[in-house]
Amino acid sequence: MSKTEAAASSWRESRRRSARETILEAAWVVVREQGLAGLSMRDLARRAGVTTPTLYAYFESKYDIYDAMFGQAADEFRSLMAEADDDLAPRAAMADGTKRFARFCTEDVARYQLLFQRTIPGFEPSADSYAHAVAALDTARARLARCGVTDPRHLDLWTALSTGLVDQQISNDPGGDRWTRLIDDVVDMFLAHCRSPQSPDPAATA
Amino acid sequence: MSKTEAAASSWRESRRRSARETILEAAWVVVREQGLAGLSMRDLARRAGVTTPTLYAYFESKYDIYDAMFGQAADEFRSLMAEADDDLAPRAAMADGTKRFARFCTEDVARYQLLFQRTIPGFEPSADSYAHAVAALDTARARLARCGVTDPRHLDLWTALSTGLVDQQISNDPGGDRWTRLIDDVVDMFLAHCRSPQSPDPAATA
DNA sequence: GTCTATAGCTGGATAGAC
DNA sequence: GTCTATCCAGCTATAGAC
Repeated sequence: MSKTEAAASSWRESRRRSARETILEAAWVVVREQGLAGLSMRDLARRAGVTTPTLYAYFESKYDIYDAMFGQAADEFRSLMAEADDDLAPRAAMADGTKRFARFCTEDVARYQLLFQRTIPGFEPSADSYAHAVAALDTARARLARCGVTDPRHLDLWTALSTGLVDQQISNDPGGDRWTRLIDDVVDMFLAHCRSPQSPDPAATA
Repeated sequence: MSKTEAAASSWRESRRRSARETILEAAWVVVREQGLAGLSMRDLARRAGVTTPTLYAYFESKYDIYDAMFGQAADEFRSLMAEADDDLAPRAAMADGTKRFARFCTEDVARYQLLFQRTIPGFEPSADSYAHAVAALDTARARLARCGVTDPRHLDLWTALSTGLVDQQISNDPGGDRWTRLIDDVVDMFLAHCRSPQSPDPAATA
């Protein structure tokens, strides 16, 4: 039994549930292997055990596939970040949320790039999918508020901090924890800064 | 006089100096407009006022052009970061270097992506060009050392901080200063953290 | 060195038979 | 809905005349 025959067989089985879902699963396998931009309709069809016209029976275009993947990723992200943490102290909840965020990003880099970076030319997620991602970021804002952090500048600083950690981790130590292990330190540093009195004029201390 | 004729004329003028340089200048124009991945040999030839075979008279391949561009960018980066700042106090030198870094990255995003991100599949800069980039990062380390920061964990934390600021600035407020204006605050926050006694066990404060 | 012309490939998307 | 077959556009790179 050839590889193609096996794929075709599993295709016929699974399509009772959802053909779209089977195609999307194959799409995730492809982008994890080849990178986001490496997704081609030919390759995807081959991996899913069908032909290209079949793809167009379920998706209008390649961008339509990206958008469906974005929707899946945004939903996973939202549900992960919405996990209740009211039992934790404010600072612990913040560190815990950041660790969940970092794990989410590093465990599937292709998903991270699709969701948070603008690496596909011409692709814009649908408003519907995008709303999920925004909702998830709001839970992060809520955790900051529980720590008494509400200054917009501090919120911007926090997004730079958390994405900086994740970005360095992915770029310079994939699979490791050289940067993610700094999360507790970073939370301490950040909260100490936010709670300190207004920082003095830079020129005065320079 | 058509656009192509004008380009061809300027081509014949400038090739007295360096044909390679003229091609590279056109290449920078293209990538700033179309993005790094949008560079095509056809388009580049048209912009430079020549035909594709002429490009191959000066460069072995498309990657060879990317590599030459990487070399130019790395050299600009090295010389910018090497600017003397011994007249400044340690903390001011650090803030100043960070601002130079941020300006360098934000004023030419395509150059930033070529130099610091791995966005071109299959492209690896030559060791020679790469050495320039590494040398520049060493000057940043020297500025940190002047502030008394030598712990490797703190160096990693600093790279995450500065790249996080730049990344958010480019992604979410291109052309603005929503994140780069936080640099002085970030330097204060970072140095205060490095100089504070060992942070307590996270579990104890949570 | 520079041109015209084109090879050779890969991509997204579709026509039409079944 | 799924196939075979194909269109058409874009790409890198080269052959060969001059």
